[in-house]
Amino acid sequence: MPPHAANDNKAIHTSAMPNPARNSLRKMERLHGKKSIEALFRSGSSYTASPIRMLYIARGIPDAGSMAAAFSVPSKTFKNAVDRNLLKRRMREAYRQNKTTLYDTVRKAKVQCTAMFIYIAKSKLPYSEIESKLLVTLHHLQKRIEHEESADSAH
RNA sequence: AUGGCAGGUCGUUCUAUCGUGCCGGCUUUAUAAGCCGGUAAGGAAAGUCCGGACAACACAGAGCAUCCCGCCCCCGGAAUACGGGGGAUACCCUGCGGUAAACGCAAGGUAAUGGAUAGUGUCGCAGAAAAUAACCGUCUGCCGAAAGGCGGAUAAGGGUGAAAACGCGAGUUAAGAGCUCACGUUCCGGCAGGGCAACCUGCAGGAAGGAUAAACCCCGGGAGUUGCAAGACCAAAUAUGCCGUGGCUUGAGGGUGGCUCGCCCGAUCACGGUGGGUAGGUUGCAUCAGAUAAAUGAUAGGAUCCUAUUUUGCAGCAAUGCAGAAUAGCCAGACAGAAUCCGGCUUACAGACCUGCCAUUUUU
RNA sequence: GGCCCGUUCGUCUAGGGGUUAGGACAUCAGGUUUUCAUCCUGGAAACAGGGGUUCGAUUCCCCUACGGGCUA
Repeated sequence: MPPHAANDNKAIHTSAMPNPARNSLRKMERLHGKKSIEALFRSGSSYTASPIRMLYIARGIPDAGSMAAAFSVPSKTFKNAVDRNLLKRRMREAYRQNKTTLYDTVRKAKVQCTAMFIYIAKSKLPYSEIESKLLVTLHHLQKRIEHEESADSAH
């Protein structure tokens, strides 16, 4: 019996925000559906940190905040499906390991946030480099959400 | 033993921590969360080159067109696909036979291997001529003193070409020629024999015909069309709207995606103008994978394999080989990720192992 | 995912068994002009890769690579 399993039952869950104590990345935390992704491409803001470009939309909602993310690698630069899968898995893992603080701010600000991470480099990079650059984009997103929240509260 | 070629088989693994999809069970506030258990990508999952299952249209019918295939037998297979084994035929190469040539025999290799006497087309350049052959040459008639000119016959020789009108010898002849004959070659139909068959052998007779069908074509065989984005269900929306012209059971139009017929539905019609709405999900989708912006992973450490370097021991004059250890090698380091499923083909591939053949070296 | 089509000078294209692989724009050289542009003359420059059929392949057949289209 692992020791961490004992305190899990006490945590409060919402449907959109699973247990934040665990660094899991469930199916419902992933962005899916043609409409929402098309909306992201049409009217999303973008931020680029060398190998990763982030598209995001943050919209305030009255209920508790929600977060959904998607990961993409263009097939034009990586012809083989194996390479695309590898890079998507690395990005997803980096997001999974470092999402906790972002989730806290989202829940506090009560925004519905969707984000997509696109790998734009031409060569395969190791996990550590992808993780550090993905962290930069996450910090940016976090700052933007906090800024919107303070602007809303000032009103 | 080493190297090369061909074919075949295989194509990592363990531990810890944190995680993912699906299925089952339990608990709670029960399509959610947590826990437990099970399960989870290849030999090509790839290319989409074939075939089948399955689905819709008549449980898919006829004709034309179009497309594909093409030696025989046996085994596997749903199969006229494909694979394996054996054989037939043609060609290539080596050796032997043949004075030489055509050709025959033996070993090996290759073949999308029905038909070129059913017809049509094409065969550039060169060459006289590329399929009703006369440039030089040979023989010969007439004219002429001669040089030569105008004719005729002739496919033996020359040169050109990828290919030149069956091969070779003899006879005949003015000169020659399958014109005739011997030995051969190929083809045609007939008879006899052998073989399950493709086909082979023999006999007598006839013929001598260039190549090309992955040119049109003819013969034989096969294919109905479209494809899981098929199709089914739920939800949402609903306008068969309005105006003009034509049509309305004596059949417009559609199903029907090459055309005609047939079959089915049958006024939900056609053309022009005008003007709105919807387009989300489930299933199809599993028999020990069943995802859907698409799960099967990340990090850390180890083992084994391989490569390189260093080093120790043994063998050897040496080159070097064998055995062991250490270190290093952008993640076991190659090709590569299920998408309805199955069978075949093709292509990509680090390394290991097995089988066969060839070459070299050493020992007996 | 499925079904199709294409690849020819630097670019856009013609050619569908025997060609000196043609044309336009671009480019280079020369001429015209005081100079530049225009114009004239000339040159260089290509059949995606591999195999097969054929005497001969850019063309016909097969495989591979790359590019593009249609399909709810």
